[in-house]
Amino acid sequence: MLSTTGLPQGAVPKLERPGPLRDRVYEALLELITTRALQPGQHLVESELAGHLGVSRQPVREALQRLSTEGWVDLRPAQGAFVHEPTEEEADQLLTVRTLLEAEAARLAATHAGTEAITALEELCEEGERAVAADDVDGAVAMNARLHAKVMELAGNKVLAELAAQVDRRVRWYYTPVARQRGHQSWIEHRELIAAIADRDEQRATAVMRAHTEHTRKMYHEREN
Amino acid sequence: MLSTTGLPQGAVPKLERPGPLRDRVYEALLELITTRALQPGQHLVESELAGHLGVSRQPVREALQRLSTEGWVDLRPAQGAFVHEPTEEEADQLLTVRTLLEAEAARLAATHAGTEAITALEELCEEGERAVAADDVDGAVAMNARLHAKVMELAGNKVLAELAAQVDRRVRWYYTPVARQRGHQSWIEHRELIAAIADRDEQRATAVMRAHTEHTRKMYHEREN
DNA sequence: GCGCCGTAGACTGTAGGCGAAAGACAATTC
DNA sequence: GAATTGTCTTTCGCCTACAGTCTACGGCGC
Repeated sequence: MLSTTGLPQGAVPKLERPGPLRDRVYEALLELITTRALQPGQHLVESELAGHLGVSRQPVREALQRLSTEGWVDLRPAQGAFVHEPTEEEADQLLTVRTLLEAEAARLAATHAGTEAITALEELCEEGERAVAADDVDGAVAMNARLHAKVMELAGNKVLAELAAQVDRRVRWYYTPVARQRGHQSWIEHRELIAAIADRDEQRATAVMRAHTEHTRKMYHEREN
Repeated sequence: MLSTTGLPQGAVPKLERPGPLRDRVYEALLELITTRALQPGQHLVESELAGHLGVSRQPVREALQRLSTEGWVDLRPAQGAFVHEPTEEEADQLLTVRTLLEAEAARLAATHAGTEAITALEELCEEGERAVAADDVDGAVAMNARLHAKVMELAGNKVLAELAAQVDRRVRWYYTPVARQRGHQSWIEHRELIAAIADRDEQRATAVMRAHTEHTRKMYHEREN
């Protein structure tokens, strides 16, 4: 399986090909939805979006189709696509599921993690703490996402990872105002989590992660009062 | 909100409307895949399917799109759709996730279930046992699915239910040869589960359901030897 | 004989168009 | 004046057509 060209394997930029149009439309729409440029309940007219993005209706339709199966838009027959309107109940259920998935990921990570993986986690944690100390909210949020993603990767379960990724994005969409406020305490909990994983302590890793994600739910409900 | 026509409210058959074509194509293809009429790895040519189903390529494309996001087919760019080939690793991961989701459903069901719900569960269980006693394998499998669906319904978490439904169908696809053999023991475990739910015992319900789904995994691995 | 290149076929990706259903609004009737 | 009905516009669902890309095979040079 060796290349005969002598070129290093990864160095070739792969001849940047702008993948299928539908995927780019999908990402564009997802961006517009998560940033609230398209508001919940809004009617998404295919021809309008197509014109706005400079493509035909077909790729737009396929992107909407996918967004529908992932729960971002509701596709009412013969009426079109509407940005999904999250309810309190659904948000709560989503958090329940996220807690479940993340806790399992922590447990699996505790069973599989090697030493080099743990140092990687600690580096991510440090970087996140630096961002918090520097009041870099966006950076802290980004590092938080990367840390959780790393834990999920260590769990080594792709099915779990895929589900968690979807649930996570939707949770972040619902809770954007909240998530940005949880700065300091969050990273203390991250430290505990890493320690538990390093100790190969499944029980504790699960418990810590469960408590960690449940805190987000509490924050949300407190905000309502 | 009374009708002035004098027609009985529910008796009108609602004018059977054959929903969107893409949905029917989706279900047709899903049926073909789960029944192995379309084998794993097989190249699905859009025009072929379209001609075979008597529709144009468009609904077929949209159905394939959806099947792709749900993990039934792989969509390689500029090459088309291929029926997903399940690997040992993936099957195992899928089972892990299913165990997780079902166990959580059992826990939630134990916290919410009312008395009438429990009698409903027991009726389903009885019917399943009758099917087993009568060597009605298809009937037993169907009742098994309905029982699990009922537990999921009692959990009252729609997000969880949707994820579990998807995972479940794929598990059933991977394990069809196995699932059909687990007849008798399975229903004993169901009885235990219902008892735990009736006692509002979250811990026990979770543990029983976990053991129950894990048995399927064991059966699978034993089969390989 | 072996390997490379070019060409042809097949299939996907995208665009545009037509018929039909749903909602809005105005005209009409009681 | 209120309800109903007819019409009209908007938008979707599906089909057809065309362009781009990948694969396979046969010819050509070494």
